[in-house]
Amino acid sequence: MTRDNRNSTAKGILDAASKVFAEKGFEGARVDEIAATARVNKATLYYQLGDKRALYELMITQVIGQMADEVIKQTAVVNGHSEKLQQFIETIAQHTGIASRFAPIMMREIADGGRNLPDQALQQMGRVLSLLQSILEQGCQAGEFRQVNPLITHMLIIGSLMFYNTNEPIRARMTHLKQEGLDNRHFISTDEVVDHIVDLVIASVRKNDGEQTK
Amino acid sequence: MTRDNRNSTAKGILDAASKVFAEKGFEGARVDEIAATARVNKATLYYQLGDKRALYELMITQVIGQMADEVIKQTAVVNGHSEKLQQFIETIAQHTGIASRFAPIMMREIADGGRNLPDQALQQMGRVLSLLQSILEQGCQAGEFRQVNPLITHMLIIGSLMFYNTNEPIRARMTHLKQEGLDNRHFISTDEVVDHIVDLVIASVRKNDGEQTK
Amino acid sequence: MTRDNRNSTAKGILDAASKVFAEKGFEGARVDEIAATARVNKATLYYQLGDKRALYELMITQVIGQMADEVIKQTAVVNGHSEKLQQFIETIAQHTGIASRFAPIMMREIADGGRNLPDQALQQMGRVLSLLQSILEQGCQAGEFRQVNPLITHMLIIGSLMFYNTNEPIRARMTHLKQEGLDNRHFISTDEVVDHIVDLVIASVRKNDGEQTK
Amino acid sequence: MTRDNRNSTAKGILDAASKVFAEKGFEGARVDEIAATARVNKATLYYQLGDKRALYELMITQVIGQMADEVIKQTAVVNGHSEKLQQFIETIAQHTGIASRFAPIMMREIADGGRNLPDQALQQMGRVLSLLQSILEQGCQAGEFRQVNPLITHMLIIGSLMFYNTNEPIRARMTHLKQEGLDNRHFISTDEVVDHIVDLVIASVRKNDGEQTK
DNA sequence: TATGAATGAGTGTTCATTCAT
DNA sequence: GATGAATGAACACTCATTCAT
Repeated sequence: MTRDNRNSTAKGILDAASKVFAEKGFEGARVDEIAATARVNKATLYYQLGDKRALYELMITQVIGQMADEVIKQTAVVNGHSEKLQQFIETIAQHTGIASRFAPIMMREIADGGRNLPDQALQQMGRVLSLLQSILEQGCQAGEFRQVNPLITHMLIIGSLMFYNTNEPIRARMTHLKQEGLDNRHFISTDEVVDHIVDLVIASVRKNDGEQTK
Repeated sequence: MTRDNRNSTAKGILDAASKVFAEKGFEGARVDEIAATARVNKATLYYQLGDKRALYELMITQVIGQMADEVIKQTAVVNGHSEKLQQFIETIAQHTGIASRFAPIMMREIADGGRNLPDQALQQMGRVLSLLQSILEQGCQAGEFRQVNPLITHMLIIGSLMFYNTNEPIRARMTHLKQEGLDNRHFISTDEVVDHIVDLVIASVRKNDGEQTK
Repeated sequence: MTRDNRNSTAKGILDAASKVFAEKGFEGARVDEIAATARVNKATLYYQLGDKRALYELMITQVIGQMADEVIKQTAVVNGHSEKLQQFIETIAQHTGIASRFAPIMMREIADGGRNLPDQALQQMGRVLSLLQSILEQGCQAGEFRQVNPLITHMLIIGSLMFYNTNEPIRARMTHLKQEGLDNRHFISTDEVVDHIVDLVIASVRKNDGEQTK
Repeated sequence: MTRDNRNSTAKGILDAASKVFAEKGFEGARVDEIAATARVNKATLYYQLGDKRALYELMITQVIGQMADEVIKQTAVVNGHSEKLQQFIETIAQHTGIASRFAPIMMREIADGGRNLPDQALQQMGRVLSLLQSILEQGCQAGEFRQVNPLITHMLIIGSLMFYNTNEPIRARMTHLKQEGLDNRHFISTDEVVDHIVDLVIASVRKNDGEQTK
């Protein structure tokens, strides 16, 4: 068991941790379940990565970091301000998709007031925000975008996408709950929602689209 | 202890429960803490409302129901389609405000896939959605609104507002985390955000505001 | 609610108590269940008969006393020493039958070493034992019976009958548990068992039946 | 802690469990007391053997199984049909003796209708019954015994012995309770009772001892 | 006399963490 | 590095009993 193995053991544990924490949250997750999912002994988990809180902090920093990496990488290969913005939104949409672990972890973290969120994880979030900021700034300098608040835009993008994506099981139950006056015809695909949000955000940012946003 | 007292004891427990569940989530909440907050013996809590899960289900149904009541009431006293929509958004904004218990409870519930959400609570959510649906439909029939998907609009409103409002402690920490390339000048008030969202939604729904949304 | 009613309330509670204690034992019985069975408020139960232990002691004294009364009454109306002995056994058999509450209560009490058995209940048991003693003595004086130990005879009678009668559900399960080498053909009725025990005891007590017992 | 230790820990817990369950019954036993008696932490008990019910089931299966083993072993080393029967009774007498844990556990189980008795424990009981059956059958084929019902004989043996043996503390109290007409001279030793039962059973089974039993 | 409400002291069970090997 | 065993500190829940009316 050389350095390589240590890495692979630790990686396996972190992956298991992200899976279980995503499903159950920090309080609901069981160290036993994480160890079992990673197919390692519980004591090994402690030996490799420390206690539950340390494990959680490493995991969340990694999960957010991976998303930041991906968003930065994907927007870099695209030209044009609106195109960059669209790519930004779509990459985030992918990372908040149903199978993703980011969205539920992040939502619980927000609900908790970031109680378990380490500074390192915040920094990773900062990388994404500052990417958006620079996209918006450059679009502004190019005369293509109006001056908008990047934070508010960020919240709108992440909030809507995370909300819609993780919402799915609840929407499914609502469909079965035939309620008077509730029209269930309008249930739509994730792709449509993403398109909708892309349109909405780009529209609210474009210079000549009217004065609907200040 | 008369009939009044029974009600008041149960009410007090439910109020304490919503406070603690909002702060800590279902798994993180301690029955002891709820009882202590309500200043009743733990056994009284069980006597009055049943076990932790039953208590949670009653509480969440009540919290969502209260919001539904309020939104319905507030939109009823307003005339005009856009005005109704604006009132709808603002009332929801109030109920997802920082002091509110609805937002964190709802966000964790969504992250959990609605695992602990009883049908009764879903029905209360349905009332809000069906109100929005009828506002949009009537605006549409009056020729004022375009035909839009009510669910997607609902998600956009609730998602953004809940996200932004509960976000506050994390944003505060980010402010202190002076990161390279991150501009902290743009932090803004909740009211501004609400206005922004109102503008955005109404714009995306109005008939003659361009074709930026399908 | 006069004295009559008090009696009837108390009677109902004692009856419910004997039912529940017979089913669940002292530790397994719940005061709530007794009150519910008696259709009275739990506090009424305490008001009328005292706490769980007092209730149990009253109940067991009554249950044993009723059996003693019945055995004494039934043997009194029969003539002949063997006939009295037979009547004694058969009356006890009736009181240890499946529906009876005496047998399970008594068996648990014995298993407990009589921990919860009050002196008054013991005295009721003494009445039965001393009846058997006098039957045996008179048969002895009449030259019909040999001198036998009354206590041992009593144990034999009560032990076998109680054991066989309360055994039934377990025997039923064994019938379904088809085990190699176990012959289930021989399952027989309670009446036959009672007859068998009557024969056995009377034979072991009769003077001219050989020397098989000392 | 090697494999040996694991076994010894579990053994110690099972032994403590049989002691406490014998004294207090299933409902009356406290998991804390079992753990304390076994000198292990309560969590260790759960780690090794599971919850209270699982522990009880393992314990009772073991206790009955040990008696079955012993009875089978002891009757095997004896020749002659009556001698085997006598040995059978005496071995059971030893296992239902005052210090034994089998008798009170079994009596409560019977009083409970076998509610907590697992099939495996029933199978162990079946082994004893089927041994008696084969002793009786072989004695019958040899022309030494009459055809008798093995089950009824089994009940008679176990019932009387268990009853008499566990009875002791109650008999002791009765001795002190000087009641009119109750003769306390006849209290006798366990050995005498065993002899009495041996005589009685063998007499009732022997071919040419008269027709007192069918 | 009767009762709905309240409660202190348990009671079984879980869980994160550590220890010995 | 890895692991089965062990454990202290909670934790949800129960139950006999009492109180206020």
